Amino acid sequence: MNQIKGGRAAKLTEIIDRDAESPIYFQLAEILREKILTGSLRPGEKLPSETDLVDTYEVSPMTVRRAINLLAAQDIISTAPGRGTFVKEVQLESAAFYLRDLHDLFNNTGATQVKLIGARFINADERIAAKLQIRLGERAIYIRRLLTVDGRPAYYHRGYLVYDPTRPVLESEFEVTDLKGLFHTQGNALIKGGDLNLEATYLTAEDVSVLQLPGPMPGMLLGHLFYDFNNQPLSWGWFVCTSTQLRLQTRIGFDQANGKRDERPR
Amino acid sequence: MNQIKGGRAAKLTEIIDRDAESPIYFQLAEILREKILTGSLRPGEKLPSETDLVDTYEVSPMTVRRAINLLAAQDIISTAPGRGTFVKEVQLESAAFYLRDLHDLFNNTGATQVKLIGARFINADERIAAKLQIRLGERAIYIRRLLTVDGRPAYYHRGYLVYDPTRPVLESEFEVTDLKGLFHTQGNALIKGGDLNLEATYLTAEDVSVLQLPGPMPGMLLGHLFYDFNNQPLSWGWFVCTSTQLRLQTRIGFDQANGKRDERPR
DNA sequence: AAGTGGTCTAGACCACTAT
DNA sequence: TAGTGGTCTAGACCACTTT
Repeated sequence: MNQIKGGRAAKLTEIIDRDAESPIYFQLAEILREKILTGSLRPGEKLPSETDLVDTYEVSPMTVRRAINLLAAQDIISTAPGRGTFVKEVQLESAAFYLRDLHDLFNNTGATQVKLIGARFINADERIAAKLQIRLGERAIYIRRLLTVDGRPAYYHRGYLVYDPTRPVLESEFEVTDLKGLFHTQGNALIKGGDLNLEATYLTAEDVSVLQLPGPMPGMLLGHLFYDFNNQPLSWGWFVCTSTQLRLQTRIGFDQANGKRDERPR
Repeated sequence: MNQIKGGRAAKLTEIIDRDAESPIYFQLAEILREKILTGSLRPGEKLPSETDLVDTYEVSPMTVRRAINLLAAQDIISTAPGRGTFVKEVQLESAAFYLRDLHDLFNNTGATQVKLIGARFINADERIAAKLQIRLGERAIYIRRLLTVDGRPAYYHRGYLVYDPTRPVLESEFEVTDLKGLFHTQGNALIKGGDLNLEATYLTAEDVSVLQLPGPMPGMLLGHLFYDFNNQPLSWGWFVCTSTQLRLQTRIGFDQANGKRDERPR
């Protein structure tokens, strides 16, 4: 199984091509990943030491370091100073569900539209005032949108916006009729960050009506609360949809498609 | 609220301490992050060039590079060859929900237990045979577990295991009565990877009964399908729970707590 | 032409671990 | 003591973008 004993060991893929487009550190990382996902290097086993790799592939220590860091960033190996580098075991808790997948789903079908259902001033009740950190009864904007895919209602979005006449940026909220605007968080640079939460829920009668569903059913709720750079709330809202519209998928472990060029996210 | 306007502009934190425990690249990254999350560097704005940073902080280019890469890995800046490095705008689609948070929830309260409800041989029906890639009618193991938190039923886990007498490892499945065993994917190194999916669902009558719920309600379903290094299915199963038991939360944007020591995941 | 980020070298010193 | 990973230097060359 291991080609070390097989004489003439050198695989073609194990040779660093210095004229290749992909950087050396990436080539080395791919070589090591290949050994791992073919089972040639099993979880728990120790990788060759960095000095070994320097000698074997005739690259500088820093380059080996980058390759190691790249695999470590992808959570498929772990380093232990003084002991060595080891292949990690697959861990269920390392799973992450990416909202990006949902976004890609949108963009792949260009037939997605955002319709403004309504927007009006409201006076903040206790719940809204608490969330937006404004005074009770203060003005806020209640905005409702419907996202349709291929003409069919798919996602219902409701939210409350802080009303601040001195800050006209949020006015552009009303003009958001494309997905890019929505997903780029209103397309402005005012937002410092936001808290998101995801949970299962009953769809309300309103949800069912707006989404044109045959009857009540369980659904997913994606809530969001955005802050500005003074850590003051800007908006609070949520998307609701049927469970078939928001089915998050991900993969853990060693995957052929895991190879990325850099430590950076996609 | 913000100490920027408080005069005495020179921050102590902006000086590289070469005797500090934290590495220089990390200190530099923290300095830049601080400028970003205080709003001193706004989304869309350009960071100082790498040569500028080299001169300003008197470190080598590779060290500046590491700091830049670290922030880029955290998705708060983006690099454009030939143009510069820029602060990113907050993007909703960059959100990720981590199962680790759920795992941590378990571990924080040590009062979590795994009870084996039942395990028996079954003959694979069409659905199971397809998922586990075995022949129709072939033997498989059906296993059910209940995870309790503080003595109260919280998560109901069902799954089918491929039965292979030559591979006794899966026998240890039956002995898994602690969470670590469950979350370390049966604690063995046989698993190459797995596909996970998360969706909202109705809880079945069985779910309601096992979880001792007052009546039917929506819930979350976390499905998993694990493969071995030959890409053959090992097990297929799912966790179900009420929506209150699985409420995934995350944060996007610039966050004080985002500072990590390395490009590697936690 | 000047500036930018991307890659790479060939060493060095350190803290830590195992023997 | 020898081996390991972690950090850092002071340059170099390249492809690319902007002026």
